[in-house]
Amino acid sequence: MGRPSTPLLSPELIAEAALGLVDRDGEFTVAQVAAALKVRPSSLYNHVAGKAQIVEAMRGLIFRDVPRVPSGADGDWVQQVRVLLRAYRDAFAAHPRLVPMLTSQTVSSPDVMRIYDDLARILTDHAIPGDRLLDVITVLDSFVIGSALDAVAPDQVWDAEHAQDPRLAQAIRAVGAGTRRADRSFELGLDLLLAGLTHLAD
Amino acid sequence: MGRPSTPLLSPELIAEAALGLVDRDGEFTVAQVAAALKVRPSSLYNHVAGKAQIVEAMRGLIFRDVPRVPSGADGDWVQQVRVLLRAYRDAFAAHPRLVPMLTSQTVSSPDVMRIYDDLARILTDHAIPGDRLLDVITVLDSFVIGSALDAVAPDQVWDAEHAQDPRLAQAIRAVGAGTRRADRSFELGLDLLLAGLTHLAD
DNA sequence: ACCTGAACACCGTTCAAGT
DNA sequence: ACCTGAACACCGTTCAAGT
Repeated sequence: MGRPSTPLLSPELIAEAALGLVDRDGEFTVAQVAAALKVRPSSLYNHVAGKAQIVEAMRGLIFRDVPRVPSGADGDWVQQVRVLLRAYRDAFAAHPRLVPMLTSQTVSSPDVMRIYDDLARILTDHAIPGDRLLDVITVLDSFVIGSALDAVAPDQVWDAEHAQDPRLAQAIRAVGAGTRRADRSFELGLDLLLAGLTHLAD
Repeated sequence: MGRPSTPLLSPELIAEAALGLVDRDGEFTVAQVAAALKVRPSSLYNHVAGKAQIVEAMRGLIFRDVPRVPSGADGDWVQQVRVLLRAYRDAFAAHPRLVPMLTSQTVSSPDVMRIYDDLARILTDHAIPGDRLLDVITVLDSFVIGSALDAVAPDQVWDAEHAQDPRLAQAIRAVGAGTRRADRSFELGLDLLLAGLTHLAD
């Protein structure tokens, strides 16, 4: 065949096709991505260096549309942090099956750094001493990522059968469906952490 | 050859061999585990159903030695929760490269349930209303798992070069080495969450 | 510059054969 | 019951050939 007059592929197209597969199947192979794009597997290597780079491109994709928080944003700083962390977490939640794939590698994607930049600005401008800044960001980041992972598990995170404590078994049975339960826990954790932060800021 | 008079393998031996590889390389293949045990790959399938089950056996391994918190334990309930969560987190931290492998599947391992059982007992006995129990456990669990993942990244979690905000770049450069930084953040998050919980318990 | 086809080394898993 | 060897379908990746 030889090369087409206009390229059939691009890193973005490849990432989008892979993300479609992950959303549907929870996994992807290079061959599946190629098939989805009506192309041979080896063609992808003209645009990405390998499978790991496709995962990184997916990371960029899901954080691309997380809105920035402008310097003169509405609300007090606690509310600004809350809005930012919700948006960060929603980006994960929109593609739950992708989340486990994003946990193995270090974050250096510019799309993620943008989020930390905004968070750092709000925190230092309003409350948090500089020598605590990165610790606070790490705490918030850990909680968001942990919550995103938690949201992956479908309806029953834990198996009531295996709980010895009857009150735990009862609580597991009583809990609502997956997404709403995860949302509720996320908001509770946010409340606890932000309340603590205002204390730290005094 | 045929079968040996006494079995060469067991699920525990297989999990231990695999854990050794994960600790050293960050990954493992069935063939590598077999080689470490001086056995052919197909032999493993007499003891475990597949690779996923080896991962589950490793989960059991690292949580096996997390101590229970007895009913009449020392200290107030906040201190008891603190000790329990530290032990839970240390179990992850002892095998950081394993952590990403444990995030893809639902938790139903009895070894993990034991930890939740103790947590549930302490929380309900002392403070937390039953209808909030599972949300609180989920928040704490999310934070511990997120923190464990954070600890995997070697020295620099984030790349100072990509930070736009100069104060964030500064904070990234100023931060200490990997493990101590992760420890400090974990303790800070624990403080924030537990302070919030005492408030919730009132 | 970019798609292709063939080839490579490796992967997890199955199963009949052997003791 | 349990180890083996051969076989299977599939995996990610490389690279010379073609336009």
